Amino acid sequence: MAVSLMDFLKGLNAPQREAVVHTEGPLLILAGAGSGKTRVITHRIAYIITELRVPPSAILAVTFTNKAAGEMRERVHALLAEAAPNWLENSANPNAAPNVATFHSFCVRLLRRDGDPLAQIRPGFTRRFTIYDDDDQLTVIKSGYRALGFDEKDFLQYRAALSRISHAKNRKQSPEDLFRDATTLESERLAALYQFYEGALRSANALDFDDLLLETVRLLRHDTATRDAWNRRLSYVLIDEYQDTNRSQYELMRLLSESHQNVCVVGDEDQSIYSWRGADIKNILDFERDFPNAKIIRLEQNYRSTQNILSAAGAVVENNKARIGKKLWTESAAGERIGLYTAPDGENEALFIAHHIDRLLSSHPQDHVAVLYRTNFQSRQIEEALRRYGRKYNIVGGFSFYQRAEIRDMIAYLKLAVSQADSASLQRVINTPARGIGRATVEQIETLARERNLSMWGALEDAIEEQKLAARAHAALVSFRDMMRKIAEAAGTLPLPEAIRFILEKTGYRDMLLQEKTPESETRLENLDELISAAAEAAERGETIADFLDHAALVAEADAYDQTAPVTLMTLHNAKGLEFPAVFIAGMEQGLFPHSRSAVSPEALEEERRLCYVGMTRARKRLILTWAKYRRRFGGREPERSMPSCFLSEIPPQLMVEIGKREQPAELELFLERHEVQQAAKRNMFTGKTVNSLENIHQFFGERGKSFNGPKPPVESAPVRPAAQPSMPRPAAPRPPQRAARTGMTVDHPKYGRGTVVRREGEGEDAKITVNFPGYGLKKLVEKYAGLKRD
DNA sequence: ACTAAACTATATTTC
DNA sequence: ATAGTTTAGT
Repeated sequence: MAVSLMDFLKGLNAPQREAVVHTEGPLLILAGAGSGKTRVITHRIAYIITELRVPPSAILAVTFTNKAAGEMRERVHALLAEAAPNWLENSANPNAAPNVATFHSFCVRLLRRDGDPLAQIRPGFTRRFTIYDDDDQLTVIKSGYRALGFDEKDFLQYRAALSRISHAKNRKQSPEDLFRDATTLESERLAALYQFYEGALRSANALDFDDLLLETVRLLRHDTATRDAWNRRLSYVLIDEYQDTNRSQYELMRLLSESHQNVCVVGDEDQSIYSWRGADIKNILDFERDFPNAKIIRLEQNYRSTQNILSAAGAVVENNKARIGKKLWTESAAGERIGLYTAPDGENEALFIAHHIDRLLSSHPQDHVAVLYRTNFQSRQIEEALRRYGRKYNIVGGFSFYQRAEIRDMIAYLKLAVSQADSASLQRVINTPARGIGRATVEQIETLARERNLSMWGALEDAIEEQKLAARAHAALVSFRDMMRKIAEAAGTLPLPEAIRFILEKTGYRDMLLQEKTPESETRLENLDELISAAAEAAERGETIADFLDHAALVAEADAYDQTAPVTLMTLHNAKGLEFPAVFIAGMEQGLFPHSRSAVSPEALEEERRLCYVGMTRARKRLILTWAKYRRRFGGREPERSMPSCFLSEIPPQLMVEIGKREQPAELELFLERHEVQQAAKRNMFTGKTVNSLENIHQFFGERGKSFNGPKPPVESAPVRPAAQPSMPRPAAPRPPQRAARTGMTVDHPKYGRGTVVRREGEGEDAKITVNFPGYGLKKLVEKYAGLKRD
């Protein structure tokens, strides 16, 4: 007989153990940061499976990201393998994995499988619905503005309008409700736009992210049979990050646990950071009221951070009113004090961080460091600084591959091929590459679609049949229509990668890029090759085009993050649930963090404070906070004066130490070096952008292997590049004139190492060359300043 | 009528 | 810095 799981439970502390074995009835686990929450959840799942003999498929665990879901699945499996190998072997079900999903992926799966009855209350709905992501939503909003004659200048900005509509939807207000309550011109317009938006989604048989949840809830309410089936199917429901659930997620939880009430929610009210997305902190604050027989367990022992970090973070969040209140404690030593660095400006701040990381990783090469910031734009300077130090970094969010035009274009072609009603995708690809269908023509089709209540594809077909357009436009439309028909056929018959290849050829997309012959176009081609190979892998795993598209829509930024990278840059929001030995939080300034938009209400400020708490508690051993006295907003404008973040003054001074002060001899060196780095950097300044991120793409698609309910295929993390060269960039000495570098030549750059020249522009002194450096991507360099050596 | 090149306004956080 | 928009050119 194998080691019993009960033995494993001995490794847990008393409340943790209690949380594992209290399986029946509603349970709220208030899990402070670093209190071993994931351990509890995984043990609990394993316990239910082995001790209560519940089939894994009867357990649903909902996590916040796909990555967290994958990890959880993996850890449960490892636990079972160790604690109950016999169970695993004897299990009749080879898919011995519980359902672990995000709310969104769970809903997609439910709707694709059992969604038919939804058609009764959502006319036109079929299980082959399309998912409209952020970009598609904006396309619809823009069409709405055109159709209704609105202008961003005298009405809401697109994004603001979208968020207002989303809020109305989540409050279950219909466009008619909004009309009825409209008192101002703006609210009337919003109602009209909302009506247009809903109409557009329905006629495209599309669901946006809100709909995935809302419509699942509506389906379960409406159709008793489906609801009963799911209540029978699932006997235990577990929800992680409960503090960030919104209304419809709450309702979904209740509907799914209606008959058994075995619902376990895990959360921490101090880490609720998504109210702007509709998360309702009341869900966790009112759990006791919602479930009068609920058991509440507090996990208050922190196993992650040092005493100093914990005390400092606790002191900050204590200023909040909206909390249940708990006191985290730790057995860890006090540890280092929290570092505070005051930079003269943003560039210096970034260089300080890079320098510090460089030193840290030189002495502790195994450590992982995170740099956290409030807004994505802050990443640029830090990235640049890290590159100057030759440190590799991983960046989560901001510009990731699925925002890349070429990937989005291909996805849009596929979506349109699968569902011709998908008008947002049609608008994206109708003239990409340019094929003589300009704005005027598109608008005419849009109008026709509106008049006849058709999708744009339907309107396009009508326009052709009825010869509604001038000869030139007509011909262009005919050839687009015929091409799309062939593509749709190909998508229906060819294997996924072949279908993508077919699209690339048939649309002339590949030719367009081949003709461009710029470094950018070459990178795009490479990205597309990578997409094809990712598609091939997906096809091998048995994914259909529809599966592939679902994943593309549902996989989030945080899912593509590589944990093995030594340095990770991300927003504070993305850092939720992660931990690092060393953490930097940059931009601790009034107006930036807390963000100026939070000044509107005390509640908003409290959320910023929770965000600060989340950030600080990511750190295990070392936490360094930085701010800049002057910061430049936008391109080249003059820097603006800033004030230190109010959160800094909430940290007890005795827990902090200022670093970078002149009296510390070690830091003198920093300033000298900094000056050196700046000089070197100025000489090495490159224009142009980094466009190479093949690794990101690969990684992103690697994630998709984790199917919802199946065994997890081995996932290789993307290769981490060889250890960074520890060199500081030397100030470039004046160089003897060199013979010009030609295309194809291999050159050696003092910082980026060896690379291949891919392009040369201009003559003589001013010649600019573009070089592809493996690991850094394409760099545009002024040859005479670049300090290149030829091999 | 469409495309490419100049111009200008701009950046919370994201499933 | 860059995405989105206007304008001039084919």
